[in-house]
Amino acid sequence: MLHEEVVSRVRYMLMEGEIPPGARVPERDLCLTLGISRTPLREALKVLAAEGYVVLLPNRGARAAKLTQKDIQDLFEVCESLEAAAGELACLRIADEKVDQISVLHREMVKHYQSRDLPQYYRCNRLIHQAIVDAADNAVLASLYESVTTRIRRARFVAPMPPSHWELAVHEHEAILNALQRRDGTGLSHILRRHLRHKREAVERAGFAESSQPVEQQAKPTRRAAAG
Amino acid sequence: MLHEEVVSRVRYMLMEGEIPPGARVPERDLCLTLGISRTPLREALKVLAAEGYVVLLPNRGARAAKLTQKDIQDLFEVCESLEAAAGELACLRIADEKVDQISVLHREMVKHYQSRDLPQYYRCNRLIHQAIVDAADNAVLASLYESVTTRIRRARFVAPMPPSHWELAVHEHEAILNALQRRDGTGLSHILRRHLRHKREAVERAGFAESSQPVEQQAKPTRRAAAG
DNA sequence: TTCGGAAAATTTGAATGCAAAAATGGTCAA
DNA sequence: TTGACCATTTTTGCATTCAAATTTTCCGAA
Repeated sequence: MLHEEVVSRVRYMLMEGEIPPGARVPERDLCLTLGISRTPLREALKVLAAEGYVVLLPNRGARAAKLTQKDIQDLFEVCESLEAAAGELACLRIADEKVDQISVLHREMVKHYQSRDLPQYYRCNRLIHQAIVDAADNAVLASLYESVTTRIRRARFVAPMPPSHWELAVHEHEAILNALQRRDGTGLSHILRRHLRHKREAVERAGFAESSQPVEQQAKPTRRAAAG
Repeated sequence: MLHEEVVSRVRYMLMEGEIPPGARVPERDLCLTLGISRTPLREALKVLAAEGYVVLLPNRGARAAKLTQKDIQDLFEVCESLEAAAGELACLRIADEKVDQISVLHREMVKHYQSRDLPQYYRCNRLIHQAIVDAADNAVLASLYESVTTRIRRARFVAPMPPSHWELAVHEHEAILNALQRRDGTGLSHILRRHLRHKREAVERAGFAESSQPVEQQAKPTRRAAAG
């Protein structure tokens, strides 16, 4: 019970950048912070290593995994295939009520777009994509999708969405909903692919801008200047 | 170092059915068998749980995950998408030498088919599919593919391959190699999908035959052999 | 000063110990 | 005979402990 909690909390810390990519994950400090002993923390770190959030160096502890541009590219490529697959399967299996629910979410999202409420827009956006994946009714797919999108989200670029891209995204979502209503699996998968590719292009533009100031916090020679 | 070793060994035991699906994984016994203490074993079990090989019940230990027919279906569906994606990406990125290597593997595989050497045929088969995934040059994709195929392999049905299916598989592999040589990503992904769907149908037929004798061995002590 | 090396301190990996929860077994009553 | 209840045993989850490896610090020599 505790161990699951620890995995969630540390994963969250990694996601939020509280532990920056490349930084060491000091067992002792985290134990104090979380108020637990090393055993459950170490178990959690092993799990997070299996999930790809940290890398374990033998006898040298854990480091928060770094997300290179290539890593992000890889994640997006896989995410694209997973979403496309979800779209196809969803069209085979989704119930009318579920489509209606997504339709409601869609209209809500458009409203947030019109009022330029980005956080709420993102919320609906995620719920829609998640609903499509859920409608695919495939636990493995859902699990991998969760893992991949979470890792992508970790590379959170706070770049504002360009208006033209936002408008395009909304248009694509119209097409997504339409294909879903028509149960056009092939069409839906194509739209989802294009949609994600556009998002990826936007993220990559933001990412390149961001990468000018690397957050290297790993092997810095911290010379304590006679502090005691 | 020890912990990695333990993960591998226990995963192997689960793969091989030494610990049958649904059976309890007794910490103490495994510690004695492996000659280690509970700490590294427990860490390994957490990792295997994250990988989907075991399920952890709070205060009730670990059980080897059961593979239902639905689980296998889910795994095959995802595997299909991953292979298709790998095929598309591989055609974009693969070097000529790599294609030649796969071509060599292919011819070797055909020879094993002609001499009806099933184990060697399977070996080449796997190497070819693995080579295509590697050629996609996507670490995330490779990792997920590894995970999914390993889990599928766990549901090993020792059913002999029907000659007609075997012949079809070889023909499909001709087409796979051909598409790869032509760098026809779309074509390759379609062939890979069809190829895997055929395999899945074969496995499902074998699976249904097998499922007549349920392998429920969960609340029983794991008595091996004594096959006289 | 700067470099090299050895001792001290910190940190990691694994074993053991301890309290709590669950499984087991046995007794008694209906 | 069956079923319920309680004590015993086993197992699990986490904390603590111990040895080994690594990092840091200190000191002397070039």
